[in-house]
Amino acid sequence: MSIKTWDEIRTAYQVARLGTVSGAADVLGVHHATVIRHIDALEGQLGVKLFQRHARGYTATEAGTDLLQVAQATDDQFIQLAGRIRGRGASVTGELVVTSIAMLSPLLNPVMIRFQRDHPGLIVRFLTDDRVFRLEYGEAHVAIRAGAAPEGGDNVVQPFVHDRFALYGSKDYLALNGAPESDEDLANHKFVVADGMDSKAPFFRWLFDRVPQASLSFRATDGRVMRDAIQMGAGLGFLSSYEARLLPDLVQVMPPRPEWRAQLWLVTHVDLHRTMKVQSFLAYLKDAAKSWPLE
Amino acid sequence: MSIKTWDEIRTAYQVARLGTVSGAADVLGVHHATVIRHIDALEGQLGVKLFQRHARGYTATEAGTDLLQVAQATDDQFIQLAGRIRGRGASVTGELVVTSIAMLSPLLNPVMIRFQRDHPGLIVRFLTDDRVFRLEYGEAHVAIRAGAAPEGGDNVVQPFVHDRFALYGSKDYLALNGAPESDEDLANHKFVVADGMDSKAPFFRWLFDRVPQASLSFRATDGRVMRDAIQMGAGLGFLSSYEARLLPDLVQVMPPRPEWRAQLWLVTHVDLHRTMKVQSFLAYLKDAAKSWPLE
DNA sequence: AGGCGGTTGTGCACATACGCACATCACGAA
DNA sequence: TTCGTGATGTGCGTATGTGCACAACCGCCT
Repeated sequence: MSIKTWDEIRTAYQVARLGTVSGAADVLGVHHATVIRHIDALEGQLGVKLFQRHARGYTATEAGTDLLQVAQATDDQFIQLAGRIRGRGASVTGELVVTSIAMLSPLLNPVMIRFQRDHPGLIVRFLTDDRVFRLEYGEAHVAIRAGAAPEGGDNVVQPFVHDRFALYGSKDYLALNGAPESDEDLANHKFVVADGMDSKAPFFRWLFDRVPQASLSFRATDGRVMRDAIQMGAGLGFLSSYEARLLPDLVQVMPPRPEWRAQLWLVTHVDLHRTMKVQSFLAYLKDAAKSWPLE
Repeated sequence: MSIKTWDEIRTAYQVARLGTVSGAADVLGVHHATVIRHIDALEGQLGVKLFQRHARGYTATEAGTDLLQVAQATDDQFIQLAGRIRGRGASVTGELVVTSIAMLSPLLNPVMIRFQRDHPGLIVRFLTDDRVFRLEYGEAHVAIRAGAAPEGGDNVVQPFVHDRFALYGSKDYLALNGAPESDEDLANHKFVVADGMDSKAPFFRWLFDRVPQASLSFRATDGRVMRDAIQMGAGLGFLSSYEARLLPDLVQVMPPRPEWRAQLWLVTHVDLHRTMKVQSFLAYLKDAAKSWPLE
């Protein structure tokens, strides 16, 4: 059987170290009667006397000195541990795990790179996957989500920026099919869209209301595939105007509209939200967003 | 500032190890509400979240896994410590510290040697000094004292054997002075005695009553010095009959008398008296005493 | 010798921390 | 969907452990 409580070991440690019950009581901030009772209880559990009692104090037996050695090391370990943990909350070290959709990487990558550069020793992990990473399970520190406001869970979610979308086509496509003259003309074109009608993206819902199903000729699940398809002339498609500026051979056939905007959300788990690391990264994000040509 | 209580670390350790509050509560033998309160208190002290709470349990943050590592090592250390200490009470290892007067070493040495031989790894320390070693301060496990029954302190004292004393002289001395014919004839001889009139030894008090001070011509404080003086013919003197049998050139001029006997006492500190090591050594002593030609 | 400071040890009253019961929530299976 | 299981979280009454006051003891210094 193991030890019932670690505190009695701690008490015995102080007694062995200081040699007196009173001294140990002072250090521990308890009454000396408590110290005596702890020692008695511990000796009772172990079946061995840890100290020899006399009027000048307690002197450790062999078992007591053995405990002293072990508990001394433990005390040091715990002090260092507490220092590390307390410091960890106030400084930014270790890992910063960010999760989002891959489509946002052109926006997020510069921020993460700068954050890492300003915090040497920090490791940045940017996780993108089909499934949503669950902050509740500690899979990530901060998530940048798109769409409707994420709810539920112990997450603190705050609105971020609006990702501005416009309609693009490749030069090849436009040379063959021309550009749509008006909203009504869209029905005569082909489109690259997300697979499935359940997409919550506002520009897709806007599009689905105006063109027949047959016009949605290229459907994919991955954002990168869709982007490549648009570039290769598979059809017109919506892209973040910020992203599209970096891509060659793309022509903006319709400028951004407010109703196409996608709200981005910053979401962090409540347990991690107050840490310096997360707060600092959020500040970097918001600061970078000011110079983003999105709104 | 250090940690307030080690038990909360222990609780957090089990939670980090098992992943659930309920599991930790089972292992620790407490209610799960207690576990939650411990975690909350510890996190409050550290100012950092150790766990992320979700419906499936607690998953450790970086700080939590750090604590897990440290506390895991601590748990192992304490388990080993408890094993050592518990075993120490039931087995005989480490040191056995015996204190007595040097005069008894001919009797005690064989016992200690046999005890050490039967308990490999044990270190026997036989302390003899002018001052009495204080068992209360843990200076020795068992003391063999001579004279009046030792009292006071938290010592358990039990009567041991009677050391049988006789009067001896060297062949040289007897060739020069002859042997005393009767008790009254003692006044015509020289004696080797302990320095100071305050000796409590019964044979000395008996002698002091029968011979003039001037007869006590050689006085020493050390038993070995007295023995050597008798051997070298400085005068007659009392020796343990057991010891004298081993010495050459000594003649017993008066056989042992009951009133010369010195009571020996076995005294151990109450805190150590119940340990296997002490009990075992006491058994060796009593067993060896049966074959001593003392009574 | 005798008082003094510091120690251990103990009975009693109380506050802190515990266990209990219940509420709530999430996930999975039927 | 609905039910069931197993998890976390909380209010409340109680018991365990704590602090307090005092006693007894020892060593030291005057």
